[in-house]
Amino acid sequence: MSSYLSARLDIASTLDSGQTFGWQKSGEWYIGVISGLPIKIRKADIGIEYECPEGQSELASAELNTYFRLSDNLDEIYKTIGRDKLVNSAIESYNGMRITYQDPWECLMSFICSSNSNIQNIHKMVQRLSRAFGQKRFLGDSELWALPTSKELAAATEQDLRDLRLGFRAKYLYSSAQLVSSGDLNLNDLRTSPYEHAREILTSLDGVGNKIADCVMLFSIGKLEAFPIDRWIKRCLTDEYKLKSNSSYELLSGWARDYFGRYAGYAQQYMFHHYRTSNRIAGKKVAL
DNA sequence: GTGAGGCCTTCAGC
DNA sequence: AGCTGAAGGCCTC
Repeated sequence: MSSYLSARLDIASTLDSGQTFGWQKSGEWYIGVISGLPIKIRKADIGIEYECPEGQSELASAELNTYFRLSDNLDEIYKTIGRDKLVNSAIESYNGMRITYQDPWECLMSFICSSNSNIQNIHKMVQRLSRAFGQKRFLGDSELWALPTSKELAAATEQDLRDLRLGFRAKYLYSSAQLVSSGDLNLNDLRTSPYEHAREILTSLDGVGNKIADCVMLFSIGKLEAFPIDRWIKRCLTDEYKLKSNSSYELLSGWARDYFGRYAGYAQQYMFHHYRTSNRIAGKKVAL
């Protein structure tokens, strides 16, 4: 049975812009698991259409509202970050793209996998992890797997993770799974910590540097000022904003927070998706 | 503090 | 077919 949610949400750009790696596409539907609840969504005339297990419609609606941060005021955000032609053009192209509010462990797991990889491959790694250690769910005639919890993944050995073709990331994911599942690190607590403190905790994890920490903080901890800088964003900052290419991560992200303000993370996501998509379409090959 | 090299695996391009 | 380079980085030296 279908339900509808009136919301300003561009599902495609939100879920295809490298924030999440657990959703599966089936035709125009996106299928995933939020807080253990299997759910599928697609674009509707006004807002979105969704399906979920019977009797869970209201719960699903609340979960979607949280996951896609639908309470964020996009007009205010656009006004704040819309400092120049580049960002405004990205906003125009992807109006309705949201920053997600994922489960912090799922987000950390995904971005540990992202290291020196590409979006397509990250999806596959997360999918293999889910099938091997996550719980199977059903929704209508589709079956899907939730991402493994830290406890579920803690049962895996480092070799298990290597066998899932995670490569050098296996060691990092293994140690984080142990730390989080044991309760020695409570990622959810970071949601009430200041940005700087959360950054220190996250970068203390093996295999987590500034970039991955910023991704986790932006996409799951609720730090909208986090401004992850990967090779694309760095190219954008040096080519379009004329910042020096030998600038440190610290300097570049500090500049971005000053320039874009407290919603710098939104600016980053629009820039990233826009810059990457337009370069891909143009077929440009650029070495950083 | 800063920089070069190596790393697992996959995939596109030649 | 086999090779090369790159992919939303990070660690070691």
